[in-house]
Amino acid sequence: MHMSDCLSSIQSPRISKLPREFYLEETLVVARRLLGKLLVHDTPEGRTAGRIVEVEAYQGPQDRAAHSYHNLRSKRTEIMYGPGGHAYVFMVYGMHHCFNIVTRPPEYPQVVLIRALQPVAGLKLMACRRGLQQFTPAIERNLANGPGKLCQAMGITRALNGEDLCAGRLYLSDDGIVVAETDLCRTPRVNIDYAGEARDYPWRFLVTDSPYTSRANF
DNA sequence: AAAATGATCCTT
DNA sequence: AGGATCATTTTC
Repeated sequence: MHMSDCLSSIQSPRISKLPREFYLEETLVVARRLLGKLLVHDTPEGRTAGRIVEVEAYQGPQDRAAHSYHNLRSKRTEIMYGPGGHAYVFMVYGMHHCFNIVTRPPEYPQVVLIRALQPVAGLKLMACRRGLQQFTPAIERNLANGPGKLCQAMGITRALNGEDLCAGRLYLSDDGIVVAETDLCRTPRVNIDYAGEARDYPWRFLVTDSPYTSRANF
């Protein structure tokens, strides 16, 4: 039996959720630890899940690339000012969603952007949501290799902004797979050329040899 | 009230 | 290299 079969057949909350404390640490620490974790979404259509292979840290007031730069507080950014372990979902370029995980205690408006997943469960549903006609192995790496694509594949929209990842049907899980220090790399973040100095901060984390990362900046 | 701007993706 | 497309933010 394959891993994907196991995950998709178990619809009860048998998969344990990462606890609140996981999300309250330093944002760069959380970002690095998120590599290898499973992102799971249980919906009426079924379960989809993917292993995180690429993330970016956004570190609040001091970070010109962050939406919370200079402590900008608005209806959109409000969720970032709450406790870690909640979803921050926003729309970019009028057509794509980005899924972020709030980190740290309240009043530290920092997040980790999830940029790419290795599909693990519900691959057919993912392909369907992505508008891909037939599912082929070749298409697997094209399901969630980018922040907008993974939101589409996982069924994540702004309706999930503010969701508690420790309580609901969208959550993170650890299935024991470890990404070793030697298996990851760091680069500057993607598409933030406007951010001055912050443009060069190495706050993007990738699983080096994963074929499921976005191909941006290579 | 109007203009500018994207933490993207897909096609040329 | 450029277009799609719109919520949010900034500027007038």
